[in-house]
Amino acid sequence: MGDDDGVGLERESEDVDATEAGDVATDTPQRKQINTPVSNFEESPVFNYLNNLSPIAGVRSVHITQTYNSLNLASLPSVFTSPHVSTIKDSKFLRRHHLRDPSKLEFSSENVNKASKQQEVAGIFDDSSEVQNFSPVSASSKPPHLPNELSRTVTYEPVNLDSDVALCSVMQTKCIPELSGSCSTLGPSMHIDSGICQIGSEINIEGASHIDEEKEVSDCDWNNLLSDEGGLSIFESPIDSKSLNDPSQKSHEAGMNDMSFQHKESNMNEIAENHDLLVSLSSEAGDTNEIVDGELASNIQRGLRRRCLLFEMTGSRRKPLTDISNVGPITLSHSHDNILSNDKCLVPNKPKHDIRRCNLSGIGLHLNALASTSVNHKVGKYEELNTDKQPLSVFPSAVCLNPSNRQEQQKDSLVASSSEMDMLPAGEYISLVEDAGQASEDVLNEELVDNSAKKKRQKVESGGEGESCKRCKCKKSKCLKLYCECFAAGLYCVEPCACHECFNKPIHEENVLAARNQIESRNPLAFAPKVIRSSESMIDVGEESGKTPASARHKRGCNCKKSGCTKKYCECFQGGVGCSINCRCEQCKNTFGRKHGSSYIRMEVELEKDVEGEACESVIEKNLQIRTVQNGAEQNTRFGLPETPLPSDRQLIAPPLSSKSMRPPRSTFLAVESSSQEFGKLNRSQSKFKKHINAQEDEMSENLQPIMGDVQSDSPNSKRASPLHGKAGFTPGLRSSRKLILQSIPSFPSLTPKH
DNA sequence: GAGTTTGAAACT
DNA sequence: CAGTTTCAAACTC
Repeated sequence: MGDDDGVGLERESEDVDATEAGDVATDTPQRKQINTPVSNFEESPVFNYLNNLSPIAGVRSVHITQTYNSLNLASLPSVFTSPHVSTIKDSKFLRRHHLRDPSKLEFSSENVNKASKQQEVAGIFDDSSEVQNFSPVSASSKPPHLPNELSRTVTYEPVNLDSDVALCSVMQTKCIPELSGSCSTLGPSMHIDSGICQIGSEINIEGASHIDEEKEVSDCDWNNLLSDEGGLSIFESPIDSKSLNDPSQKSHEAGMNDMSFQHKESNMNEIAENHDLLVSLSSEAGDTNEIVDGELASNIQRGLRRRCLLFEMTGSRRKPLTDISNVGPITLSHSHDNILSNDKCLVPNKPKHDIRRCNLSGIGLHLNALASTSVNHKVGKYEELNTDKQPLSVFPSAVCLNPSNRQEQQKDSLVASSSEMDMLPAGEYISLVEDAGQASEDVLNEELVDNSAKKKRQKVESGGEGESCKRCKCKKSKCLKLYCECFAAGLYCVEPCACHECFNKPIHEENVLAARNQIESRNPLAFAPKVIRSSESMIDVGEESGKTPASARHKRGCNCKKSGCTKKYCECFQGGVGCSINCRCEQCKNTFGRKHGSSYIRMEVELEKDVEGEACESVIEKNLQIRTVQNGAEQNTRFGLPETPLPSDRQLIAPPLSSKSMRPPRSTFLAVESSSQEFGKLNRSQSKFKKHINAQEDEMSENLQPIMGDVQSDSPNSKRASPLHGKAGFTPGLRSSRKLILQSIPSFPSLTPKH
């Protein structure tokens, strides 16, 4: 516990420092401890070690502000498997309840000192780390750009009733008369202080609790938003958002009631008065815009959220986030992402960070992702990715996933979520993540802003809505087992589902969490993405040839005997990836890549050989180097991607809700790797030669895992690699940690504190 | 829409 | 850990 808490604190402190020059850093004694050392602290072996170990650390190093600490926290547990994680998850869900608590509302309503806030928060949340996270946010008004996640944290802190009211009004206007009633409850949670994203995030949180209500509403919200181009545009461009500030415009574009806008404005004003953040926001029109967007987003998110169970896989992206934060539009996109994530994520929300995050989560395909990823689905192109980045695009998809088109839907939605990550097609996530993380974040952001609206609209109109949403037909599992696609995907079942005695609903949140925990206890990776798209090759190859590159693989591999891996019975095929060594399929005819493909087999075998023994390290280092080079930023490597990928993403799943942080890290980790690789390779032409190279790299990465202690595939023909379960000690997080070690840390520092 | 097939998930 | 059962999606008719 102590370690986790310490980490969380550190993170926060770092974040704060990065964003706000440490204004908040010294609010609490805990922080002080951490803060003082901040720079020194980072240098300390312990700090390095922590960073390496978990996505969380990575997040810190990156730009904290953007990353969602709470989420990250979840990831931390991965390293320290333990009750903590579970507690965290619980806390997340519980949070909502707490927020609802009237007493808290009172508290929130008042302008409370940071310290007081922290204290209360701490009281609310068992996890000190979370508290810390919150405190920083609250203490320092975070820049408008703060990641949604942050915003979330903020929400817990003092809440402006006004803001809440505004939101409620908005909600009501949008279609949720029901919400109005719930608004009061929501109110407390909602906090404008944080600024833009926060609102949305907060909403998300509650949204989970109110999912039932939201379901009905969500449709309306989405419809309104989507149908109303203006609304979309708002999200897309900051300018639009500004216009939103103007009540008339807002109502017009958003299609919302004037009342709601007025409330928003009033809320904004109050917030500004009350909070430093507001000041910063007011200074920048973009901020205001963001706020407005946040509100809208929140509304939207609600609708989406209903289905989000949790998967926040996303960690947070450090740089990207920061960068994004800078860009107004980006922030908006983040909010969107959040929204998306919210929609389907069971867990509270994924970080609102960037789309990237969502992407990150997406990198690894969750179970859902697999389901979603269809054969048809081709690896997203960069362009597509960009589009995905756009919040809007995400929304639509998020709104409903077509069973048939799950892949695409997931792409969009997942991008947003996560978590989720989770559902997105690997290619897209990766690309997104990489894009964001790397060099052209700004450019991307701009592009996103400009193009996102159009693309989103197109997607929305063309795609997602028309098709039916993902739905299950469970009869005996009560939708609390992985048999249920919704549950497996981290989504709550919705009306379209034909399930019987469904417990996978917000109302049964506890049951859902318990089920998840149980499953996770059995298999930490149960909710992690099954398909890992490591290479960029997929994108190129996928587009041109329609075949998945070697890099994309099903983590465990399939066990098909009769389908020849040519039908959706095969998870590999369903995920749009070729079979790999890990597969134990018979008569494999997977069109995306046969298990016995000569190239694959040879490569893997060689790699394994190399891996064994000392060579392994060299290989790993090579991989790392490659990754780093491709990524261009150490951050990615450090975090394992997470930043981009990993931390935040994986989070996709675990961090947020899952009791076991273990999972998230893993998935994220994997995702990260892939993303990094892909990133470098994106523009490469797909030649066989390249494919081989990619395959090698992929395999190398895979091989590395075993070395690292990863369970995955021990041997080519060996049984499917057991996910991570068995090796709790070596979770994805560990992998990442090791990687980090290689890169930044020569040796593995001892976990035990120095004496 | 009902029934069958299939393979993952869950159980023993 | 291996084998069996259960389950629900995917598929066929």
